[in-house]
Amino acid sequence: GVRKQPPRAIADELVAKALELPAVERAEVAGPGFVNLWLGPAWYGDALAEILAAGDRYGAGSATTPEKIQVELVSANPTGPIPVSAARNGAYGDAVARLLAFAGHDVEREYYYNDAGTQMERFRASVDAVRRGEPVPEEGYHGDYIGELASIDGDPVPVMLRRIEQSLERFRIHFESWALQSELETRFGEFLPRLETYEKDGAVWARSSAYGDDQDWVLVRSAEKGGKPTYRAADVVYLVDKLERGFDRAMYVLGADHHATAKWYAAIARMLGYDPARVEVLLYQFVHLVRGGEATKMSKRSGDVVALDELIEWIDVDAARWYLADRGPDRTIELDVDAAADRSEKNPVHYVRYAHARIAGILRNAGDATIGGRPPVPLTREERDLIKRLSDFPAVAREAAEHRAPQGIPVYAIGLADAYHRFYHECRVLGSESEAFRLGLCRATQRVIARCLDLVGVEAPERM
RNA sequence: GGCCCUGUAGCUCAGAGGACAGAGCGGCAGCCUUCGAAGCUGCGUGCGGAGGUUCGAUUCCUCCCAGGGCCA
Repeated sequence: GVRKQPPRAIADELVAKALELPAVERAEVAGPGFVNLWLGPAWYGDALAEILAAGDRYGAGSATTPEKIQVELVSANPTGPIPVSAARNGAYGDAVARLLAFAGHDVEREYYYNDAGTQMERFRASVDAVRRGEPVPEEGYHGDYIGELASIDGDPVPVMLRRIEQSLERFRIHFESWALQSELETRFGEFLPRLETYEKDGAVWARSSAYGDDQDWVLVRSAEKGGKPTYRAADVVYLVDKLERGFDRAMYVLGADHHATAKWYAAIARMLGYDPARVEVLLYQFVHLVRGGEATKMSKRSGDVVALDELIEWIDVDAARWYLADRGPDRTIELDVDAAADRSEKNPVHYVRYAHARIAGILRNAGDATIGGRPPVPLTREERDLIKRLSDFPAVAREAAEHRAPQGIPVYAIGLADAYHRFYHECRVLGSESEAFRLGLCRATQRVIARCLDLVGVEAPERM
């Protein structure tokens, strides 16, 4: 509510109220109306006990209205190995999916294969050419993988799809389902009457500009151009398919080159009578790999590929997931491959993982000692800082999910690891008077670090 | 020409209207007879520029400059 009183007056009132709480030792008004609270051992003890009681569900379930959400991600054309740009799509989209699931939503991941259209014809033609011993057409695909596919009998597309799935599983992204453009577009005829269209130059256009888009788009090409539906026709079918399959929300994870697509999806949702708020497009900027101070090329067409599989060889899966998720999606990533490949303490992902392993070591040494107990009086500064940091986690996880901004998790995890290492340095755990309390602090920290790492697809090691 | 993204410390980046703007790396100086030193401690005249909204702007709005991208 709004109270038209000076901030300091309200702050004074809050201080008086706060002092009545048993957890509050001291309260003061500062500056223009900030209330500073000094919390006593009781507060810290209760806070830690709550965290421990929550177990690995600590911070979960922040969603006020849980939804059934589909996250469509990666969806790179199956004309070759997954390139690094799609790896960012995966790392970002999967982290968002994990955050949403952790928040309490029912999340499914889907991969949409553009397995129809010109690029796929060129892909098949390239493989066929190699099989016949002929040169690959100028417009075709030239990577080494084309030769490998040529040595396998049958349609190369299913083989390519399987390889992509394997790469993504290695990258710890698991898809519940796959959608094929070739199947969706056969149903376009049913949807055509439901759309507002017109003919121009022999082509069928969607009047998307009347529904908030910046322009109209061709749905079916003119007879001279083959008369076939465009991929935007398949978009229409696919959008309806998603919404009719029972998802409250359909999320598309798309590269920045598709920024016009957000308005297009919203427009066709409106045109078909759906709430456009159910369709959400998450855009991310590109990835520039830097190695030895030089940019690395990423052209899939030329075969000069930096594929996901290669990236994982250079830097491991943990570092790749971390570096592709720890920057805001709106920011272009300048990924220094040499720095990311560094497995020493200089690398923040290993710094955080080390904190987890260090705690695991202590807990191993603790044997079956009691974990969790009354807080010492007074607590050390490091103990208080660590508990405050742990208390931040639910809000951090909730905000990261709400803003579709997974980068908040790595940032927080570094701060938490930091607080733990300081605690470790200052406070002896095993054999100390407050051993049980401090072991509880270790256990809680270990769980939260493990959760943070899991949310961005990084493994938490017991040993390093 | 229209549209999208970005500009914060030497470098890579957090910061989603509130106090003195934070972290990692690099650099310098220290700390291991004790639970994992892949660790800890100390050292920092930085929000591209100009207006505006606000009690208050790195944050929101406008324009300009610079970089990246999409479309035509």
